[in-house]
Amino acid sequence: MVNIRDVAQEAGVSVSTVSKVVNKTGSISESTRKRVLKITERLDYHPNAFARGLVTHKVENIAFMWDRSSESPFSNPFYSLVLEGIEEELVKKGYNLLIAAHSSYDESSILPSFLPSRIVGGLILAGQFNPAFIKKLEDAEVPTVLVDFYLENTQFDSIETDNTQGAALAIDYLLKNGHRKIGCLVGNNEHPSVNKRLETVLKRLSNYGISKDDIFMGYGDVTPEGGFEAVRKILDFKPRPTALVASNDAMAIGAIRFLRGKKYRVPDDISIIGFDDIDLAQHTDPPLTTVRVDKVTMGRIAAKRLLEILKEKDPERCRVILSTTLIARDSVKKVKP
Amino acid sequence: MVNIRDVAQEAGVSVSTVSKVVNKTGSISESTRKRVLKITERLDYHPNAFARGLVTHKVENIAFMWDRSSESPFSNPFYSLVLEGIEEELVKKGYNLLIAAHSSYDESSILPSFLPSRIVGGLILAGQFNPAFIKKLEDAEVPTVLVDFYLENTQFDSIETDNTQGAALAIDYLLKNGHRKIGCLVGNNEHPSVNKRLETVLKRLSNYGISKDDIFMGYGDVTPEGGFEAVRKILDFKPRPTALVASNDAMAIGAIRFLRGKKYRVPDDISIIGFDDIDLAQHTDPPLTTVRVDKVTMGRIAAKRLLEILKEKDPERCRVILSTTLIARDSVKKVKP
DNA sequence: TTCACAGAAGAAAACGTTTTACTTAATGTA
DNA sequence: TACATTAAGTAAAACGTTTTCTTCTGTGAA
Repeated sequence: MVNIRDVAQEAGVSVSTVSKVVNKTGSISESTRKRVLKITERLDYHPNAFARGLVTHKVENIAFMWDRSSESPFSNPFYSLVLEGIEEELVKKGYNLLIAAHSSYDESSILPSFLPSRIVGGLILAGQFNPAFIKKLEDAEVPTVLVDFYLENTQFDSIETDNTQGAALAIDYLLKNGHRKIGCLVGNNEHPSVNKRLETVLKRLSNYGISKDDIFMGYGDVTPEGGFEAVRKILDFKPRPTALVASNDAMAIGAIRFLRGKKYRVPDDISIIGFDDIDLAQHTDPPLTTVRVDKVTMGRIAAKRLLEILKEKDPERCRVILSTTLIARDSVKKVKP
Repeated sequence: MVNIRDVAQEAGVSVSTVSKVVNKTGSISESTRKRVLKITERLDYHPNAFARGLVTHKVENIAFMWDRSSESPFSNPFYSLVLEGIEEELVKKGYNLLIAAHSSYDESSILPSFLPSRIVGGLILAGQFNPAFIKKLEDAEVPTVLVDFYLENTQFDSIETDNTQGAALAIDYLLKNGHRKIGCLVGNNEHPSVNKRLETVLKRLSNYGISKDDIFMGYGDVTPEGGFEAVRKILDFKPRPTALVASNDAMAIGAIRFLRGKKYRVPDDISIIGFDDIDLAQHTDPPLTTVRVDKVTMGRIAAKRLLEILKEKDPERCRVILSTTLIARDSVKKVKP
C-alpha cells in the first residue's frame, strides 16, 4: 500500500508538503500543489485513517445506539427511518456510521468498547436510556445527541417530537368530526412521548368540556399486540366510545386488527387515530388517519447537530422540537355529536 | 486519557510488559500479570485503537452495504433481519458494524472512503451489485462475503437461499392442495433469486404434467405495488387460476390487497403463496402462507464466515446454501383438482 | 544597501501502540 | 563445575500521519 512517503519521494518534496497539500493547510505554491495532487491520484494514495487519527485525535465515525426496550431498530418502523436520515446526513459530510445494536450497554453502566478505544467521535441515542448509562457518557464527555427522547437534567442536546402539538391535532380532529366519547389506547411505557401525548389528550378533552365519564382508558404495550389488548378492555365499556386515540400507530394497527376480528367496521362503527405515521399506516384497511412525525428529518437534524457540536469548542445545549402534521386517511368518520 | 505508559509506570514495569499482559502474548509471570491487570482496571486503561491498528494492520470494523436498487435496508423487511443477524454475531466477537447505506458506491467503481483509509477490515454485501464494483473490491483484495446474492465468476464467498428447494416446496404444496391452474406473480428484477424461483416453478409444474395453458404469468416490481400490477394482468385470463405463486412476500401482499379491493376472497376464490416470510406476512388478512427464509441466520452465518476469512491466510472460496421451510398459514385453500 | 517580512518548503518530534531482538537470572544437564 | 536452556522482562524500532519549528529565498520598504 502506498503511503505518504512514496508520494513525497515521487513528487520530489518532503512528507510535510504532501500532508499540507492533502489537508489543504499551510501555504503551498500552486505548481507543487498541482504536481503532488496529480501524483496522489496516479499512485492512488489514501491517507491511513489510523495514523491520522492517532495524531489528530479526530475521528470521522459516529455511532448510533438505541434502547434495549424496543426491537431491533432495523425492523422498527420508527427508528429505521430516523436511521435513514442520520445515514444520509453523515455520508454527505464524509462521516461513517456505526451501529451499536447490542442491548447490554444500557443495562450496565459499561461503555461500549468503541468509545474508550476512541474509534468513535460522537453518539446518537434513540429512545429511552438508563440514566446511569447517560451519566457515564457525560462523565466520559462523549459528544452525544438524543433523538426522540428527552432527559430532565442532562447536558446533551435532543431532537424531539412536539407531542403536545401532535396530540392536540389528533383530539381537535376527532372533535371536529363530532366525536364526544373518546377511548384512549395508552402505552405501558415510561417513554416521555407516551406520557406527554396522554397528558395532552386528557387536558384538551377537559378543556373542550368532555366529561370524565366519556373518556375511556385501555392499557397495553406500544405494539400491535398491546393495541389489541387495550381496545379489548375499552369495548367492555357502555356506552362504547365512537373514536379511539392511540399512543402510536403500532397500537392503532393492533386495535384495527382486533376490531376487524370482532366484526366491528372501522370507521363506520368506531373511528381510530394513530400517532407517528409509520409506513404501514397507509396500508391498513382502512388506511389509518394519524399524526405524522417526520422521522427522516429527525435523524437528519440529529446528525447535523452532532457534527456541529463536534466542531464547536464549547457548544450551547439545545433542544429541537419538531412539529407534526395530521394525515387524514380513512379511519376517522364524521358523526353527529 | 491514560495510556500504556502511565500503566507501565504505575506498575513499575516496561511498556512492552503491559502490552503483553493486555494482549495475552509473550510470557509473563502470574504475579506481574495480576498486578498490571489490576492497574489497568484502576486507571481505566483502554488501548487506543488507532495506535494499535497502525501497527497491527488489523481492524475490528466490518461494513455492511446493500445494492442501490432496493429501499434502505433499515426499512427493508428482508435485509433488516439479515442485518440483525450480522450485528449479533459481530458484537459477540467484539467487532464493530459500519453501515454504508449510500447508494452511489455501486454506480461508479469508486470504493467507499472507509476502505482505502483502512478503517474497515471486511465487507458484507447484500443484494445485487454492479460487477464493476465487485471487480474493484477484488482488485483491492477486500475480504468480502455476499449475502442473498451470487455472482458467477467471483472469488467471494456467498450465503444464499436455496431457491430451488424453496420454490419446489411452494409448488408441491399448491399441487397437494389440488391446484392445477397456477398464476405466477413474477418480479421484474435481475436478482438471481427471482430467476431461480421462476425457473424452478415452471420446471416443477411441467414435471407434474401441468400444461402450459394452465400457467399464467403476470409481471411487476418485487414490491406490493408490483404484486398489485401483476395480479391484475393475471385476472384477465380465462379460466382464472385457482392459486398464485409470488416471487416474494411483498408481491403477494400487494396481490392480496388488489384482490380484496376487487372483492375476491382469499383463499376462497383464489389461493396465494409467497416467499421469504417477512414479518408482515403473519399480519395480512388472511395470514400469508409462504416459504420461510431464515434471514437472521443468513446474516449470522455471513458474519461468522467473514471473520473466519479474516483469520485464515489463504481461505477457500465457499458458497453456503440455506434451506427454506414452508409456513402454512391461511392463504391457501384445498380445492378439488 | 540593508532590513523586515512573507511565502514556500523541509526536518523532526509526537501520537500510542506492537513486536523483534536482546539481556538477565534461574534451572537443569552432562 | 561448566554449559545449555528456558522464563521473564526490557529497549528500541516501526507503523503513517500531522504539526511545530526552522530555514531559505525573494521582494518591497526605509
